[in-house]
Amino acid sequence: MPELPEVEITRRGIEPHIRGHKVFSVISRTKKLRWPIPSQLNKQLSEQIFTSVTRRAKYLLLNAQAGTLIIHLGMSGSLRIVDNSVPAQKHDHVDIVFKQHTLRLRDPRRFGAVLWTKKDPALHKLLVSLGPEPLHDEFTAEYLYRVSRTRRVSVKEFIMNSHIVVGVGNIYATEALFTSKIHPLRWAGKVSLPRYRILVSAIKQVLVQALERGGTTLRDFTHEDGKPGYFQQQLQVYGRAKQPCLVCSHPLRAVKQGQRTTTYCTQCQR
DNA sequence: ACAGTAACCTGTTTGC
DNA sequence: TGCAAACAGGTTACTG
Repeated sequence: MPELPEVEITRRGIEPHIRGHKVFSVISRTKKLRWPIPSQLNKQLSEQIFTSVTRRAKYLLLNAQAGTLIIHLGMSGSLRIVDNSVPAQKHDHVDIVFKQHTLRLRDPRRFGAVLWTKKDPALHKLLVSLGPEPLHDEFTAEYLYRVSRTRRVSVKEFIMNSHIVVGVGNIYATEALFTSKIHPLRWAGKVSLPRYRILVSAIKQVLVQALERGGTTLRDFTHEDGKPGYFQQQLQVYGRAKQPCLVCSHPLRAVKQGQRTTTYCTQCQR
């Protein structure tokens, strides 16, 4: 499912169908995803008009007058705009119903979240201590270098830590480290400033390219209109364990880091 | 504050 | 072919 580009593409896709539209009703078919779905959503959202759809990290924020609906897609979530006549399927957990169309959340693994907050969503417990957005100017090599000096965690786990920087998931962390020629198991505190400059550029570049190509489609990610993304064709190391490195032809190695697979080149990455 | 691990859940792929 | 194990795009919570 979704890494940052996929979430942003989803945001852009649904926004025109949400902003300025009045909610007719909310239907929950599931009690909880990662956390309980607020039981009063229908009462809280009915008759509300959404004023905007924004994003912080991988959280989508549907802003209304009375509060904000926070949606996270987890590992397998997707949002679609469907006509109100389209019947819900097995893993369709929540519908936000408008006059003629519905925003439908599907999430087979149920690692996603639907939350409601009446305050500034930036102050919500889950959002308040997040690191900078990777595509914003405050995400710099100097920042990463400064906050990493005492850290013995691997650089790969470090850049995937949302308290350090948000939105860098397993695919793009793996790809950015490969193009930066940095060994994913290296301690974050032992990466030099010049190499963090290369890494920060690589992270920004891979995310922008994925956005431009419409995201990476693996299994179940599709756009809100059902069309796939095309970034998968660009992947150089992710999912290519044992296959030859595209730079030096040495077979790529896979290791586990914090339950996630990292694929890298033992020759190119140091 | 930091590091390491388990947990949440279902569908698909892999290996015997 | 069948079955069980392994694996999957994320992130928090808990333990030491």
